[in-house]
Parts: sequence; C-alpha cells; structure tokens
Amino acid sequence: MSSPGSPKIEEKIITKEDKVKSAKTEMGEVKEENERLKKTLERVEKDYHSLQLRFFDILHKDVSKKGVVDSSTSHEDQSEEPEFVSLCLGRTPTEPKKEAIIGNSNKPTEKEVGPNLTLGLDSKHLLEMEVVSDLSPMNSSEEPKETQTEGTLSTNQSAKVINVNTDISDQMPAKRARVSVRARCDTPTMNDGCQWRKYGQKIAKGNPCPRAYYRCTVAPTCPVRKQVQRCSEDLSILITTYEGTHNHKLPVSATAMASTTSAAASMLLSGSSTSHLPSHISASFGNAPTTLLNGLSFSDQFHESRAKQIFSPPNHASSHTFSTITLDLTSSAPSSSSTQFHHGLPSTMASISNPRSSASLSFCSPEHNFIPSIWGKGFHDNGTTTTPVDRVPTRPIMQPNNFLQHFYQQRITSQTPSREALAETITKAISTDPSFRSVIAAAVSSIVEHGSNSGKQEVSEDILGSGLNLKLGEHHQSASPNPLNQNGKGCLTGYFKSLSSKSSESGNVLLLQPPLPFSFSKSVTNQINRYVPEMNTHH
DNA sequence: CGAATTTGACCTGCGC
DNA sequence: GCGCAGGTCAAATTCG
Repeated sequence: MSSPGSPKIEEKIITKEDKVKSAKTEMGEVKEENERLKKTLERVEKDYHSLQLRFFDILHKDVSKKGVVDSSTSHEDQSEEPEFVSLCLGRTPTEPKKEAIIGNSNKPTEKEVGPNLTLGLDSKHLLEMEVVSDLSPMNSSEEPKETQTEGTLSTNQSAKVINVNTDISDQMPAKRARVSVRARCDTPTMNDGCQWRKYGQKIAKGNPCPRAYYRCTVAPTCPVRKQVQRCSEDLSILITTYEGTHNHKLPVSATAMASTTSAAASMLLSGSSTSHLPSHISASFGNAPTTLLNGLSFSDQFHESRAKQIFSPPNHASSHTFSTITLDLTSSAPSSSSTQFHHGLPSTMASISNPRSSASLSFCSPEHNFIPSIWGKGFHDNGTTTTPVDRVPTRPIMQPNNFLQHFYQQRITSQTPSREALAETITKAISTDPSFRSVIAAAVSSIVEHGSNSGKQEVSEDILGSGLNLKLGEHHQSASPNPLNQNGKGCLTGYFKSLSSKSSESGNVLLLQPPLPFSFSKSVTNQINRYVPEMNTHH
C-alpha cells in the first residue's frame, strides 16, 4: 500500500537536506570569508604597526640627529644647551632633555603637550625661564624663588621646572639672553609698563645715536636692565633691549611685555641650542615679507646671504656670551613702501648677528597695511593715545597651515608638508620644537594673562591640539585708558593693557595679537635733533 | 628739596 | 701690554 503522500515527504526531506547542505556550504563560505577578513585585518594591523614603528623611528632619528649636530657644533653647548624643553617654554637642562627625547619617541599626545605648554605659560615658569636665560650673578643671587612666584599669572606647579632651576646654575655658566624689540616709536622710550631709571648713556660704535641704559626701579634689587637706542638707519625705530628677570611683582601693564620677552628669550635659548637656530634670532611682528601668508608666519630665512644683514643690534657685549632675539615690530609699511629698508631688505626681516644661519619670525597680518592701520594711523593721527580699534580693517587670521608650514618647513625640512599630514606635523612640531612651543606660549600667555575666564590648560590644549587655530592681530583696544600713556611718553602699555582674552571666541579659535603696540613717528625728518638729546626715561 | 637725569670717569673683557 | 668698546658708577646738574 503506498500512500500518495510518501514521495512528497521524501521530497521534503531531500529539500530540507539540500537546504541544510547549502546552509552549511554557505556557512563555510562565510567562515572562509571571515577568515579572509580576519587575515586582512591582521595584515592591516601589521602594516599599521610597522608604519607606526617607522614613524617613531623617524621621529627618534630626527631627535638624535639634532643631538649629534648639537654636540658637534658646539661643545660648550653640549652641557649647557639642551635641545628640548620638557615642561617649560624656556631652555631646560640636560636631564629634562632626555625625558623630552623619550617623550618624543613615544609620540607625545596633545594631552602631554597641552599641560606642558600650560606650565610654560605660567608666569612663574616664565620667570624661571628667564632665570635660565639670564645667569648673571645678580639673578642667581637676588632672585629668591618666593618672589618669582609672585608673577601676575596664577601658578601651576612643576617639579621638573623647579629642578631645572637648580641645575641651571651648574650647567650654564655664562649664556645670557636678551630680547631686543624694534619698534617704531617717537617717544624717548617704549612704555612697557615698568619703571626705569636711567643710569648711563653711551655712544656706541656704529650708531651715532646714543644708547641709554636703564634699570628697573620697581624693586630696588631688580636686576633687569634695558638699553634703548635709535636705529641709525631709521630714527623712528627704537631698539629696546631687555636683559634679566624681574624679581618682583610686575604692574599689570608690564606683564605682557615681560612674558613676551621671556617667551622670546626662551625661544632663542632653546633654539640656539639646535643647529637650526642661530644665537641671534629675529622675529617680526607686522607686515609680512612676500613669503608670508596669513597671520603668524615664519619666513624662511635660512640663507646665508640674509644672515649678513642688517642693522647692528644695540648690544653685543664683547665680554659676555649674549644671545639676542629681536622682535621686530617695525614693519609698518606696505610691502611697496620705502619706509624702511636695511640694505635693501625689508626691516621686517630684522637682524641677524650670527652669520651661521638666521631665523626670522614674523607675526604678520595678511593685510598689507594692517599694522600701519593700527599702530600707524591709530596713534598717529592726533599724536595722542587714540584708540585705534576702529581702524582695524579686518581680523587677520593665523591659520595653522601657514603657521605650521612655514615654521615647520623652516625648522625641520625644506619641503612643505602636505595638508593631509598637518595634524601629524602639528604634533611633531610641538613635541620636538621648543621654539614652536615658545611662540605659541607667547601668544597664549598674552591672552591668558589678560583673560579672565577660561583655564590655561584648556586654552593650551586648544591651541596645541590638531585644531590649532590661532588668530593674529586683531587689535582689540579696550576703552580702558592707559595711565602710562597719558603723559604721552609711552608706546607700549596701552596696547598691552588692551590685550583682552579672546578665549571665549568660538571653539578653539584663539586670538593672537601682536603683543606690542606702538605709536609711529609723524615724521622721520630731523629726528636726530629730536631724539638724540631726548634720551630721557619716563615714569 | 628730593628725585631723576646727565655725563665724565672708571672697570672689564677682548682682540691685536 | 695696549687700545678699544661696552657697560656701570657716582658726582654734578636739572627738574618738578
């Protein structure tokens, strides 16, 4: 008896088996694919790791190279000129250097870099940094750490930096840093917020204009000195050279200058230890040479020919090992202007005393006439402390690409890094280059110390993160009157005081303002008569 | 009259 | 050793 349904059942069973079979084969295929994918993933991971290793290797080689060059170029620097700064913006002794190198090879993250900068921005550390840069007996003996902590910024502690201080005296016997500021100023001296007493005047060789010597009188024991001299080639330019560290609390109006100069000094000193930076660096704030792009840029000036220029710095003590960094804020003229050239080179390029190599840092506006429009017209029109804020045309933006490209290009390689590599480049530059940190620090410190709201670390990390986005040059003159400018003598303080925190700007955008304001001379003619007998101090 | 500036003298380091 | 140049001192002078 055969039921009519049995073949159907068999059929069903067969189809089920088929299904199972096909499912199994499918599973097998999927498994195979899974294996394939796993292998692919493994390969990708392997590649990634090997690339990472190569990256670190390259990074490490970079660092070692620097070290080798360093030790070979200057044996005296060997012991006293560490290349890398671990926790502060300034130069640090050798031990932190090692740490820094290790840190570099381990690809420091933004988290690592951020706090570092924050520490460096701390006024305390800036002061300490200045101690590093100025090892005069006065400083070492007359600057108790207690007073150093009295900076105007809030303090963060850094054991490393403190250790640095103790090491310095042993390891860096005579290297001193000076920060020279070139600025257009028709007053006898720049008003930087400090009180100065004139203690001497000399005619220096190579410049018919007398050089005036001032010492800080804010505190009787303050070792800080400054020299003021007119540029012989353009009498509207005032060259002010700062030396030493304030061992007292600074007036608010003076802190910006102090931090700016100390950051510059640290940049110089950290840079001077490398093969890339000379012992005399110049930095320009103002109009850009042709190579400069938006905002803060670093012009490529590692050419010997340019290193031969330009003006003779106001001081090169024959008897001391001075490193001088020049902040050039004289670039008031549009590029076509004939306002000031030094042997055919724009004054924005500033000076280099060391023909080995040169570096010029320009804190520039993309606007050709940005600086003049602020410092020129603003102070110029009526000869008083006119608030130039209204005259600011637009806000120049320091774009990270340009900023970094120029700088990194200058310091590390002559090739322009691709934009794709920017983030990586930023990290690298920050981690390997104290100068870079210093420059950023100068900007940040200017902002931070005048800002009230956001935390420094936040700011620093914002800057140092891959989202680096600094804006340069918005001249935000506040309405606050500058008491030191009221006597019509000073040039600087008003601007410094006007620096206001822009950290509230959207996102991680940060304003980097040219830290120094200047009035511009109304006329360059007959200035010898006007300036030379007038080397008076101000109070 | 006290404080700040001026200015010539002096000191120091470097190069020849 | 001498001269030069940069830097500092301190008495004289000026200024507010």
